Amino acid sequence: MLRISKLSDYAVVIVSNMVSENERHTLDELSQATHIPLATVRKLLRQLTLSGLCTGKKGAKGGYSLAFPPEEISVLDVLQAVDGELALTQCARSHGCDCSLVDDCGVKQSWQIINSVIRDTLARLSIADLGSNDFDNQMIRNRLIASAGSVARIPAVNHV
Amino acid sequence: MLRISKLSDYAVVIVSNMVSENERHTLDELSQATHIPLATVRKLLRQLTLSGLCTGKKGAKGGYSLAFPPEEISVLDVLQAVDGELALTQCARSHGCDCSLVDDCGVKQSWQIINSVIRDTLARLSIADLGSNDFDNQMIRNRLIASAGSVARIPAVNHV
DNA sequence: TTAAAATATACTGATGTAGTATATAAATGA
DNA sequence: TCATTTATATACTACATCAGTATATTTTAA
Repeated sequence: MLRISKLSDYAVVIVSNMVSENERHTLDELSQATHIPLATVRKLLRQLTLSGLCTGKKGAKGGYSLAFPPEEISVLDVLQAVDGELALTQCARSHGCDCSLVDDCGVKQSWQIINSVIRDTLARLSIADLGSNDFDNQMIRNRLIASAGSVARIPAVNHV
Repeated sequence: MLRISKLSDYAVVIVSNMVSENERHTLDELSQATHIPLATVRKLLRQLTLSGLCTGKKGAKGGYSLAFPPEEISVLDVLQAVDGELALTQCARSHGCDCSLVDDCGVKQSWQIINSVIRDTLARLSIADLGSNDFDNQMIRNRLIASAGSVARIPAVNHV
């Protein structure tokens, strides 16, 4: 159904709640702010930290913070931190297709291009954009358009 | 991981193999052409027929054919026939969000817009496009761009 | 009337998701 | 130095969905 997992959806919500600068956020804080169970928040923050998007500090007065300004963290970054590489089909994965169909199944190239368009749309959208109340303003919309356009102009797409 | 199901991927491959006009395709034929198991092809054709994309004729000399010219069947049509409504998150579903988070989770609107962009990208791409060897030509690429652009210009997106 | 072919339904195993529990390590402050 | 706070790490279970398969029934053409 082309659905992202609940967990990566949660992750986006959590990261959106960490945009305040220089602040450390404890798991308890984030759990209460987002209404996501503590154990789940814990699991997600671990993955976000492993992938380098967040940093954690132990002990009293510890907590998590974003490793980069929210403008530099894309929605794609968060999704891929939790769920791995974004690939609509096996054919669209960067490390190749191992599906059981014939080598040239006729739609392989198509999926790869569709995948690039979608991936770039998500890559162009930052966490800062999501937090802003004027998400639907023209500037951000234009960026999404630019995203699709740039992909379409590039013959070989080599995003990870 | 934002992956479409194998079955809907198969469905796209199968429908792509039915583009030849006025021809009826038996399940056996399609199974052999695509290397997808017969029972699976059978299941998928049932769904495609139920959703109105294909028509089946029983008996000897029977078989399946597309209900519309391939130019009028979008990739989105096929995906949704098999997997139901395309929705990245619960928040993006047309019949509302029943997630356990707070009503205004802050990213809801964002997901809805992202979802529209992706949905429209897939809606603009026809089965005929996939079959063509010049899929990556400028005309089709332009259509994908136009897709994202049109969504961004429309304030309220009300595609199903 | 026989064979071809779609239609319809039901069943099973595998996979992955979501959620939870628990133990350990590190840092702070008293 | 000790107790508390907080992250880190791992493991486990229930559940849902997906993918694949089997089988019986209906319709049509020859």
